[in-house]
Amino acid sequence: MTKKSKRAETEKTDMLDEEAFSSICKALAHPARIRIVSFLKKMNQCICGEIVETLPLAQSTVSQHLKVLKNSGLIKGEIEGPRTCYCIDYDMLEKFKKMANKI
Amino acid sequence: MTKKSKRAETEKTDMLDEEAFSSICKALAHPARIRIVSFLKKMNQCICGEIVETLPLAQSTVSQHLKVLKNSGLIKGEIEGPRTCYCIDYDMLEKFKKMANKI
DNA sequence: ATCTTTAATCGTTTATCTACGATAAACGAT
DNA sequence: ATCGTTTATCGTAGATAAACGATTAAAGAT
Repeated sequence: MTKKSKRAETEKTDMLDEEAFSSICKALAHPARIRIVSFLKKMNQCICGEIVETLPLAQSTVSQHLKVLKNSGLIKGEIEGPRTCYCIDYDMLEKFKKMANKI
Repeated sequence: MTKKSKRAETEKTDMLDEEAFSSICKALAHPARIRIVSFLKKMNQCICGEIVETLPLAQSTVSQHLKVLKNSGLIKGEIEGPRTCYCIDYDMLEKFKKMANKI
């Protein structure tokens, strides 16, 4: 490895990827989505309907929020017949925390 | 202190305030604002014009981003004659990190 | 008093977000 | 094959965000 590429490596690990970090922040930039993440953490995993019950929002709205969280990579959703079972993606959550601590 | 209020206290410290956390996330939900915060951290403090120079954005746009960050409490701005000197509010930044680690 | 510099605000356009009801899709059960 | 349940998507309305140029405000310099 050249000196230059080594420094580039170091910079890469030290540096915060603004796009990556801001995009996760954006996914968390709504109280309902924070509540969803907290609830999923507490429940370990659960289906959409259970999440809908805990929020004062229409099912379609909750589904949209879940989509935003899923697109950010913070949660995963697995289709099980007519239901979808959601859970936290802890890898991504840890990545977020690491980036948050770097800022 | 009653048992109940003690538990309320504990819950309060353990619990994440969704509104507070999501509102800071919202302030950080744009790459330009992440870059501003990073730059301010590196520079310790600097005037608006220096920040404008580092970004590919119009002065008015940068000013708007600074306003968002200031409203979130993450940065402070002090007027010094015709200039404004900005710096990080480390209390708020630490608060954010604490909240991020709780999620 | 006028000029210059610096930063905030205004006004506008375009894009994105939030919320909802309605509808569609998927699938198990009957 | 039809029904009921569950969730995603569509369509829409209103609100908020992002970007810019133009203008205003503040204050030091001439």
